[in-house]
Amino acid sequence: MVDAADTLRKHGLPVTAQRVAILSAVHHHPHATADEVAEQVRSKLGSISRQSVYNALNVLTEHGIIRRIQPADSPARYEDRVGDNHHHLVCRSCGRTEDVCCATGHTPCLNASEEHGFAIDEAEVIYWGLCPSCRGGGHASRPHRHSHS
Amino acid sequence: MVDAADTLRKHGLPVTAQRVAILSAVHHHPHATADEVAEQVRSKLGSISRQSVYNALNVLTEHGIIRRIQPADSPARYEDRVGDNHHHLVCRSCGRTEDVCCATGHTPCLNASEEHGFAIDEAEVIYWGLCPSCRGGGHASRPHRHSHS
DNA sequence: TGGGGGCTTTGACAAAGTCCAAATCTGGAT
DNA sequence: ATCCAGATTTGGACTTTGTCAAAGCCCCCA
Ligand SMILES: [Mn+2]
Ligand SMILES: [Mn+2]
Ligand SMILES: [Zn+2]
Ligand SMILES: [Zn+2]
Repeated sequence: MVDAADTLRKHGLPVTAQRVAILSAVHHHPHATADEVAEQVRSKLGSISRQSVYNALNVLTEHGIIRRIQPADSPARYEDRVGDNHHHLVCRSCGRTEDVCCATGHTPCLNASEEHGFAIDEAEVIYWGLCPSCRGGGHASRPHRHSHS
Repeated sequence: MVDAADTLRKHGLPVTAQRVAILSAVHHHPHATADEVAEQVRSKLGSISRQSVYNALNVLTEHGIIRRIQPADSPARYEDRVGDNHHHLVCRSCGRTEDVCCATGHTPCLNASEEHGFAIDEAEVIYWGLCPSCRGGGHASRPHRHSHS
């Protein structure tokens, strides 16, 4: 529960209002996109440039303070929860994203059956499906991204 | 081994020179991007519009004739090999993509530890690492995408 | 008080796709 | 072999998600 400014200082990063607001936004809105973060920050600071949002999200990611996930057909999403090797469950219809603790303990399947000589450092897992509201009743409550004519 | 035109007819799709060329290109260049497919097709047909490449790749994908994979920081890639639940090993540096048979048999980890009420239909796994040429010697042989200053 | 270095802002630019309307082609039926 | 309705292909504009680069700000320090 350390405060955002402290986290920045701890990593030797200059503390700015924008960074503090961005880091807090990510903390309070797990798996938010850059746009969603920008909106949150604007409601706190009044305004912020798009570039500053990307700058901060990038620098925070590079320092391991936050993590970036990039599911297919979605802009990148960011989260606070790092270093615990968890995975994600994503709704094909509305994009809702939930955390899933790694089923097989730490670094799941980190040994692929055939490694082709690669030096593997991460096994990324994404579970795809339909969330309760998107599959129930046939009437979804949020905008859909795939139509399946 | 069936021929591209037959595959199209088998699925009730009108056979066009573009589709045949695109399906063949995907068959002979596994994990190719739309652009790479377009280049291959141009070398056979002389020319093809960007939109036709996307149209065909989309319709082929919807019919399950090919599969689309979308690793982070890469345009979508397409492949012939469908219905065998295999995964991918991607080089963080050059994007080289290799097939990996599912380590845990069929539909690996298709049961996430917490399902959050979702109806899960797929567990996508991507192994990230460095391919032999990108990690060896320090001098890569193909264009890198990440710089890690 | 005068520099510097790092941030932030602006605005241009790029990559990967989609949308649309017009022109062309396919497949099935004469 | 010929026709036609419906599907496909095209070219070009447009969208989304980000990055690049130059200029302006800010704050710390001598
Ligand atoms: Mn998460
Ligand atoms: Mn494959
Ligand atoms: Zn949903
Ligand atoms: Zn490589």
